Amino acid sequence: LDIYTLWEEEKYEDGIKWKFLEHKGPYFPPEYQTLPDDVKFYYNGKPVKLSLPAEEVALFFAQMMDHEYTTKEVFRNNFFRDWRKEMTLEERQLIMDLNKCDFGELHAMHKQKVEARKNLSKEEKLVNKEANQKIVDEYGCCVLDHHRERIGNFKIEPPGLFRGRGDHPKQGMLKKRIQPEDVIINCSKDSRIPEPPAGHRWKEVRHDNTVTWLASWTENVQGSCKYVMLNANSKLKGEKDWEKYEVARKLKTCVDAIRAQYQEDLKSKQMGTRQRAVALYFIDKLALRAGNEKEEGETADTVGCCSLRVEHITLHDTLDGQKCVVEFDFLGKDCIRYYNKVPVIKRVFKNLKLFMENKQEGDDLFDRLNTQMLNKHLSSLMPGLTAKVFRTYNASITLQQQLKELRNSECLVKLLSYNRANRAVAILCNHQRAPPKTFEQSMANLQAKIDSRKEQLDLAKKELKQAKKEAKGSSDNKLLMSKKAVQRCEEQLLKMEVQATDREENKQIALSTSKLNYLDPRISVAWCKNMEVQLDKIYNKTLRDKFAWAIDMTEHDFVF
DNA sequence: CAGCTGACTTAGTACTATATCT
DNA sequence: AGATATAGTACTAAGTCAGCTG
Repeated sequence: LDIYTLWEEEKYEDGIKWKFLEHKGPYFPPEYQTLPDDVKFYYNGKPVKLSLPAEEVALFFAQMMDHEYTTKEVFRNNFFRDWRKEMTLEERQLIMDLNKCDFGELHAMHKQKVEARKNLSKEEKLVNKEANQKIVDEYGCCVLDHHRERIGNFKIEPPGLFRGRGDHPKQGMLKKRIQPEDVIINCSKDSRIPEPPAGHRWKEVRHDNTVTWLASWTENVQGSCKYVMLNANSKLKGEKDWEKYEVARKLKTCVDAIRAQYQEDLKSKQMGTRQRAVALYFIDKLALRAGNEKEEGETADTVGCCSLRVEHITLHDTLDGQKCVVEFDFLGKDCIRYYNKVPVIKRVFKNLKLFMENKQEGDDLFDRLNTQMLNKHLSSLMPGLTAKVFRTYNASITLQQQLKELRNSECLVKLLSYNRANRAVAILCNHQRAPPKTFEQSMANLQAKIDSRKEQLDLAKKELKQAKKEAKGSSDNKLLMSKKAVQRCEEQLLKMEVQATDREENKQIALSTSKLNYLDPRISVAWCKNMEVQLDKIYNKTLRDKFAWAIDMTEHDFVF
C-alpha cells in the first residue's frame, strides 16, 4: 500500500481528476457453456433442445425458481417476453406458454452444482481462491497518477434476469450479456491501452481526465450507465469523502441561520416559498431524502421529500395527547417503508393543511417545488449545500451528541454505547434490514447460554463460600482459584448479556450504512482515542482502509 | 427552461470467509 | 474436527445532483 498524505499533495485545477491512468480493462464473465445431454428442458411434456441463446436464458429462470418472485405475474410476463426474443423462429412458434415449460431438470442441475461447490475439499477451495486472487491482481488494480490503486468493481456484471427492489415493473426482464463492443475504456493517452479480449474490439477508447471512471457501458433494462470505478480506499474517493464531511461541518456553522430563514419562509406570501420551507423542515428534522421525480412505470413507486404525495401523510390535530402530529407512511429508496408519527410546529401543520386542500390521492403534496429548485435555493445559502448534506450533517452531529451523552467506563459497555449512538443515527436515517433468517434461533441459543452460565456462576459462588470457610489464609490456593472462577463467570455473563441487548436492539436496524456513508469517521476515531478503545473494535479492515485519511489526521480533541 | 443524461454516492441482500462452539 | 453462527465482502440497484441539449 502506498503511504501518502493526500492533504499535502498538489491539487489539480478545477474538474481535473488525474494526470495518468492505466489499467487492464474490465474482467468479463465466462462464456455460456451448453447443458449436458442428460439435462433436458421440456415443453408440454416433450423434450426440446433449445438453441444456445434461448437455453442460456432458460437457465437464468431455472436458477431462480426457489425464489417467490418467479411466481409473480409481472416477473413471468417480462421474462417470457424477453426470453422469446432470444429464441429462434421455430422455438418461438413452439413455445407459446410459460406454464407449459418444465425447467425441473435445469433447476435440479443448478442446485446440484451449488451443492457440489459447497462440498469442495479444502485444497480445491484453495485452488479456486488462488485463481481468484490472480484475477484480482491482474484486473483489480490500476495506476492513477503516482499510486497503485484498487478498483472497486472491475468485473463486468454477468447476464441474468433483472430483479429490481419491491414492486418493480421491469422485474424478470433479461439483462443482456455485455460484450467488449459495448464497453468504453477511459485511460490516459500515454498509458498502455487495455487489450480487448481476443477477436473483439472496444466500443471506444477515450482519455477524459475530468471523470473518475475507468470503463463504462449502458445497461439494457433501464438504459442507464454502469461504471468501473476505484475502490473506496483510493486517494480519489478518500478526498471526495473528506470534502463531503467538510461541507457538512460548514453547514454546522450556518444551520441556525438557515433554520431561522425557513421558519420565516413558512409565512411567505409565495406558495412555492412556503412549500420549500416545509420541505426543508422535513429534510432537516427527519433526515428525509431530496426526492427527485421518477419516470412513472419505469421503476417501483417510491418517493422522497419533494415527491411526497397527499396519500403519504395524514394530519392529526391531536394524537396520543400530542398536538399537530403528521403521520408519514411511504416507500422510500429501495422500497423501504418510512413510517413515523411526528409532532410538528403549528405553522408547518397549518401549511400542510393548506397544501392538501382540493387535492386527491396521487397529487403531489409540494406541487410548486422540485429538487432542482430546492437545491438552487440551498446553494445560494451556502456554497456546496444540497438537500443530502442535511442527512450527513444531522447524522454526524447526532453521533457526536449521543456519544457524549452515553459515556460509560467499562470497555464492553463502551462499545454498547457506541452502537447505541450509531443506532440512533440509523433510526434517524431509516436504515433498515430484514431480520436475519436465523434471528429467533440465535437469540434463543444465546439466552440458553446465559442461563447455563448463570447456573455456573451460582455454583462457583457456592464453591467460593466453601473455600473461604476452609481457607487457612488469604493466599490459600483453592480460595484464589475459586475467586478467579467467580470473576471469570461474571465477566462472561456480562459479555453475553451485553451482546444479547445489542443484538435485540439491532434486529431490524442496519448500522453499516450510516457508518459507511454518513458518520464523519473523525468523530469515531477521536472517540476511540478518548475512550481508549481499539479502533478495530468499531471499524473492520475495510473501514480502516476507507477511512485511512481520518485515522491519520484525527487528534483526540476533534470536534465535528 | 424542462427534460434528459452522465457521473457519482448510497443502499440492502446474497454469498463467502472466518470465528466460535461442541 | 466438523458444525454453526457471525462478520465481512461482492454485487448491483436505486438514489442525488449538475450540466447539457433541443
